[in-house]
Amino acid sequence: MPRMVILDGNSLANRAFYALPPLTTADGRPTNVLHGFLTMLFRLEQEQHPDYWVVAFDKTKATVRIEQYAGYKAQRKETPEGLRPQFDYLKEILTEMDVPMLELAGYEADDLIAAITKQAEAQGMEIQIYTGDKDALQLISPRTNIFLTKKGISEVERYDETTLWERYQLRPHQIIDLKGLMGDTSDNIPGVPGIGEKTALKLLWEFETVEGVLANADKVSGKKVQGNLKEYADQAILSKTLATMLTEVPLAFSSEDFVYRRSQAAKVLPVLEKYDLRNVTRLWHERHKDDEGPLSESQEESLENWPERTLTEEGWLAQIEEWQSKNISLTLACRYEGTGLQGGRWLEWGVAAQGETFTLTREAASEKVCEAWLKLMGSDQVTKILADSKTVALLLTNEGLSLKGLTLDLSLASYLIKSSRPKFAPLDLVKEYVPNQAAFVNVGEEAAALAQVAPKFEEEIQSLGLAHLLHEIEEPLCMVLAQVEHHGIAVDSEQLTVFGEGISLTLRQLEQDIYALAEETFNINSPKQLGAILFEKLGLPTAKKTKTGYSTDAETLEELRLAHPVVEKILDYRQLNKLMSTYVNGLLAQAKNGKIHTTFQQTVTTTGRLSSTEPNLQNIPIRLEQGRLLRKVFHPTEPGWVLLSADYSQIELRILAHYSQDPLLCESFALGQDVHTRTAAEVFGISLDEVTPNMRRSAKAVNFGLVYGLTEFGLSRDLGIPRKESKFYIEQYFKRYSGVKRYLEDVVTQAKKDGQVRTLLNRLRRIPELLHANRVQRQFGERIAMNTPVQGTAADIMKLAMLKVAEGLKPFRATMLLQVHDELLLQVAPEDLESVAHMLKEKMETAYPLSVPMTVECKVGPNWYDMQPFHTN
DNA sequence: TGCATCACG
DNA sequence: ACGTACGTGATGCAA
Repeated sequence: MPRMVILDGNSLANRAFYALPPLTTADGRPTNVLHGFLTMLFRLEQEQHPDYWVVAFDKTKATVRIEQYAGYKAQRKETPEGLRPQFDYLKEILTEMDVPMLELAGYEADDLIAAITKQAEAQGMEIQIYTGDKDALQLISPRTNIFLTKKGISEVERYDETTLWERYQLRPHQIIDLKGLMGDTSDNIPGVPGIGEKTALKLLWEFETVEGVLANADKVSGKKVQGNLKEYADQAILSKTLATMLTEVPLAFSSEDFVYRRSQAAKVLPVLEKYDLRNVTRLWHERHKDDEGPLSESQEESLENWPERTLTEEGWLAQIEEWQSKNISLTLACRYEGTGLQGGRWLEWGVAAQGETFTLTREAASEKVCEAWLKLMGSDQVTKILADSKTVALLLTNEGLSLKGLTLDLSLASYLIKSSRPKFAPLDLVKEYVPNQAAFVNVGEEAAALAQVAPKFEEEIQSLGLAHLLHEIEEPLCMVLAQVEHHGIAVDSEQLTVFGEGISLTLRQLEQDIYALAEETFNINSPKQLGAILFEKLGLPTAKKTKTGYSTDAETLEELRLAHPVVEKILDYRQLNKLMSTYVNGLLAQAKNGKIHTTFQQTVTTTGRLSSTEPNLQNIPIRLEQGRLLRKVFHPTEPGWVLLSADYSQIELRILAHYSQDPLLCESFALGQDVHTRTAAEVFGISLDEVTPNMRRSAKAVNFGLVYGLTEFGLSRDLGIPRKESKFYIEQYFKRYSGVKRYLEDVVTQAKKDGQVRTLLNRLRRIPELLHANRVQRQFGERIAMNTPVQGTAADIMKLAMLKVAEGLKPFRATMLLQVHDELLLQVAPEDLESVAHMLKEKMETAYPLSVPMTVECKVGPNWYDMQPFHTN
């Protein structure tokens, strides 16, 4: 049964106005009604799933009832100052939400509601009416329920015939009789003097209607009541008439006018922002969280059942031949054992093509078929759609083959559409469009499902302008990454073990020293126990706290270094313990055959960077000497070869210069100056040669902060200076670099408008935090808006460079080993070093030319520690 | 499993 | 009066 929800706009707005505290926008416009009304609206939308809905409003004060009774509503107070404008705001918002509204000059919302109800009933709908006005109870029927606001507004109480009877022992049609007798001061319906709710109910239980009561006035107990009934009989009848909701209104409408439509973020969010309705925005997101992204327009999609074809050996060979000769597009799913990386083996392929599915099982297939199939996988001519093609490529690499002809990787597509989505497995991808999809029983079914959602992903990619990024960058890159992962990097396990033994020794000594100084043994690795020792037993001053107790991080301990000798030991212990557990033991556990194979995650970060896992080779120590030594164990696989690294110099600041076109920043890079020194000179108003190392340090911190969304707090903490001083630096900076200031302001403004930001290569990040109700979250959103285009563009450029470098490496004896965000690590045969270094620098610097030059610095060495600058000719 | 901590860019 | 730099992953503890 279709469901129609009708809301009494005026009644609910009034309720909200008096029930809620006087909320306003930043510039003082009242908004409490908006909060109350919309909160309720979202809740009923979520709970009731209306098929039709409409909000009815009163229009003008000249209602038809004035003709009937001049006193009607005469005593109703003027609409209060704070409420009146909110009707306009509310209507504006409802318009943007595509919520139908109805009003008619001379009529009240009540009457419209009655009229709509009558019509909807005739059409066999179920009707729900939301109002604060008990008059509406008269409309109750088997098809119509009333939801009366309880205290507040978002709480409602449902009335049907049964509940009405339980509460008042009245039938719905008697509501008007009740009003006729007791009146209604708010509507100025007079009723009969001396008769309140109690008396009226008693009378109606006995005599049913006003007319019944009047006819039997003599039998009524109580002289005063009897007298008043006789004296005010006409007034009682009139009151009943006034309380009767009109069902005849001179307005033609059809239920199709009230069809429920899901609201659209692009229209709704700006208007909610306009009225500072952050809580409401949060609720909206909550309400619509399931239908963001590509889902919204295809909720009702379901999958077709593609028939499964079973083939004989001859059948397979013929089929493969046909796919090959006709260049049929295949959608593939794969089951495998082990990991893609470390000798994993494919077990089954699910193939979807032209409305049919096929399953190729390793066990069952003949060698001939497997051979033909794998040849097909390596054919550029047969195009393929896959989820997680990097793993598939690795599985094929394990068999000495390569994957060719990839035209769409659904995992990468999904990541570009919404980088914050946590999962990109086939089932999750299909669920984007077919929410109820259960787990796949077999690969054929999975392939068919992927084949059917693939066009929707491609469409979404096209419409978001992400096609180039996907097809020309991410997809080709994943093949490069597969090669890099498969190759791995050589580590000297013995050397690593020796390194670890040295650390162990020191660690054991530190442990003993700490126990001695603390005068007891405890688990130093437990922040809880450590906190107890330091701050309770030893009584050191507590500075910071965490959610769970005392803070004992390095920054806190650094402050306490002089307070007690144990602190320094603990700092040393922490540092070495980290090296031992994460790096020595962690890497040893990963080393196989003298090599380590990391996995580059291509669909994890929100900015477009790669990440590295199992192990993470993007965070090998370098800043502190003790840890840096660990890099000695990374060396080339081939004897005599060398490691060659190339890193972008100041890539993020250069991108900031490009975006902002700030003259000073651009000039600094154009002249090849040391950008931190130049910044110091500008901020302190001195010449370049007057800049002291300390000034440069401060300027460097400012430059770093800029990219993150500079805050006084962050800068003061980073530099260990008072807030006042960091504030001064920032002010000075923005005075000199006003172009940077303007850019950062603009990017935030634009992000608030769009709800998203983009990188130079069009990578997209949505920033829902900008609309968060919480101010801290919102400011976080602003910093994201400032940071993501910069960090993301750097990631884009690096990815582009990797593609060009990988191509450029082909003629040489050299391989790519690692990417560490702004650095590439290669190994090269010595005879090719000069050429490769030259090519590497060239490709990286020109990967995506900006309005300021890019510079790349190369280093060479026998291991990752002993790297010396290398200058190409 | 969530938190605290710390390694990197 | 708040709580704050951006992006990651691994480890160990304590529930």
